[in-house]
Amino acid sequence: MKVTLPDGTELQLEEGATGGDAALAIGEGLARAALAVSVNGELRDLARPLPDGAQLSIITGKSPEALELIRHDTAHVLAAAVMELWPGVKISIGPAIENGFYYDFDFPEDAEVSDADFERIETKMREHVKAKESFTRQDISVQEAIEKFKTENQDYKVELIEDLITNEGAETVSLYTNGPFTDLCRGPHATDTGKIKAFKLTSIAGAYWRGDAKRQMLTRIYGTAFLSKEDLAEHLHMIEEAKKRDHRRLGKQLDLFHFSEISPGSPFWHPNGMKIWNSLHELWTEQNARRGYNRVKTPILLDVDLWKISGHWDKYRDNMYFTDIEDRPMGIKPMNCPAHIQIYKSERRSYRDLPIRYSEDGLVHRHEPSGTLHGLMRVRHITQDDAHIFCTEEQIQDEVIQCLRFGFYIYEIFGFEPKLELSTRPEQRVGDDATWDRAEAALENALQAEGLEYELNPGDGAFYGPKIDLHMKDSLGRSWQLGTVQLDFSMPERFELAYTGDDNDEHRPVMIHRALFGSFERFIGILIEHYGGEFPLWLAPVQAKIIPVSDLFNDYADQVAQTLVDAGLRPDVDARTESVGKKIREAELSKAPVMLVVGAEERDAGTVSVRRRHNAGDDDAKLTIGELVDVLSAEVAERRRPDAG
RNA sequence: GCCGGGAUAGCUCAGCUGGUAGAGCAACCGCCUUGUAAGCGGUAGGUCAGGGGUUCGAGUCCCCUUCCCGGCUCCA
Repeated sequence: MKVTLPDGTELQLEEGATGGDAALAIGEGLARAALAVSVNGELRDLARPLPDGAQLSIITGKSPEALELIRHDTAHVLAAAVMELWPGVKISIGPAIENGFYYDFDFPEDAEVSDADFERIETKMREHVKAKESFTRQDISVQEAIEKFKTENQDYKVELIEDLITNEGAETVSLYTNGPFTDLCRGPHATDTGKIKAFKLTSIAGAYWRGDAKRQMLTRIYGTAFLSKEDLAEHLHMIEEAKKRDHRRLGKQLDLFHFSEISPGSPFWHPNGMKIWNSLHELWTEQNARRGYNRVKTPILLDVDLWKISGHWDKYRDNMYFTDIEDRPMGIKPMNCPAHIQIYKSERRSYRDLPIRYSEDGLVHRHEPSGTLHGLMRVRHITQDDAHIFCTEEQIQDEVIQCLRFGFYIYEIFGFEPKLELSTRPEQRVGDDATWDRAEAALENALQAEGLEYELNPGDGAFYGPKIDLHMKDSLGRSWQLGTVQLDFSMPERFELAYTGDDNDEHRPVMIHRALFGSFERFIGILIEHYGGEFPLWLAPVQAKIIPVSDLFNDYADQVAQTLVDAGLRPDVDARTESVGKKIREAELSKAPVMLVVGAEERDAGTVSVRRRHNAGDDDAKLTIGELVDVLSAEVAERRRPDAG
């Protein structure tokens, strides 16, 4: 038989030859380094016989697939160790994931497992790795497999196999054995556990079986594995570095905001944080005005009757706060839409008025479950850069496209490259299926018209309509939704919105809900991590730290500061009786983008000595105060990115 | 909300198997008048998250509550 290698050469092999045989035929070194083999683009074990005429490539440690393979191997070794340490433990699934792997276990009732057990689990795992136990594959009938796992009391495995039968019509399944441990597994695996060169258990957490909150909570153990100890060390170091960018840590360090038990999930914004907020708010005001949005402001407390009409009472009540005002039940708004609808409804509308675009930096409150709160990323007190567009059905696509372009304009300022998701109808929803069909198609059309790549996220839409979401990752790789464009045929129906068409008949408008930052809170959280606290000049809370070399020059420093303030800039004078070295150090630690050193020389010449963040002082530019104002003002005005020089 | 882990001075953290709390930085007071990443000396600062229990004795052990951290579910 013959197989073809990646470079196009053909390799002649004996009938029934395996991937391992092929690797050996190419070279002994390759055979030693081989972990698995790619057959017609599908990863397989080295030990499996090759089909004639296959496109073959040998997977080694250098291949991009190698890490995934090794991590999956390590997950099996973890399961093997856990089963030895806790007899009677039930196993479920253990895949490789980005940056590592996990395995989910159902421990016996009385077992208390925590990260304190990692050491002994790892020790056990190391024994298996050292023993270089081979992974052997066995294909058996589904009946046999069910029988086997039933006798072993492995209910989760039985359920998995039963699902394979119903969903895929499976007749056989594969089992993999490493040492004492046999698992239901598609594979592939490396030849033996000795290929795992470095691993570490990283955390332990609860995880629902099948991701279903109504089902059993399992214990998930996370770990990571690499092909060398150096790679592992580097990975761990990178995580440490990423933690330094955590917005919760930087928020404290840079004195931007704090959280308190007094009001969980609600930031207290400090003066420094508020300066970032205000700069962002200015961008919001400016661009919304420029793009045909009219700013409005609506109440936070609204009669419960309104929430009954909108559907929030039925579908969103658990996330809302309620109160009684003089025996009248009121709800605190979790969204601004019903309030904006009141403005639309305050007078008769004509087709000539549409589209009507209202924007509001709307403060909403949502009862987010306690376990989900996460710094600024997930709060209960949310300030959305909200907008609602009322338009005709014909205007939908154009309006959605305008929203997306607006979003990309904003994200470009920060150098963000968001991931797009199209979320479709959820189980909990209002509106009939035909309406949902139209709404989903409209969004899809807009995305395709703009040639944008997106991921489909079925069932994740809002209860009133499908949506396009813009996602960004935080410093530790967690993805957060920022912007959103949501289509809504339902609210207009429920509130009986109307406009008079050119036919003099009443028509129903369509609503588009959109936010681009998403919320000021989350957006600033992402910004802090994105910049690692080193904000570009236009966002920096303190733009220029003025450092008099001794307190003899405090007056001149104040004079410089006043000139900058008059020009709309944000300086701060460090007038303490401290050494220049100390003041520079602290200015650097505060991540101020500009430091201005002033002494006798500068005072006499009417200049400042300009040090940029991270730049040693030797090549400081000497600028007159006027020049300084021009330079800084220009940089702020164009919202220059730090990487733009 | 669920599973696991945490909470010690303003901040970052130490405090072994129970014997009554400590460092650095910050703050305050002096001296130094300082030229590009920490000048020197001193002083003060804690209901060890809150509540209950075990014990002669609890920061340390047990229980409850709150909040935080890591995940899961859910979400901007």
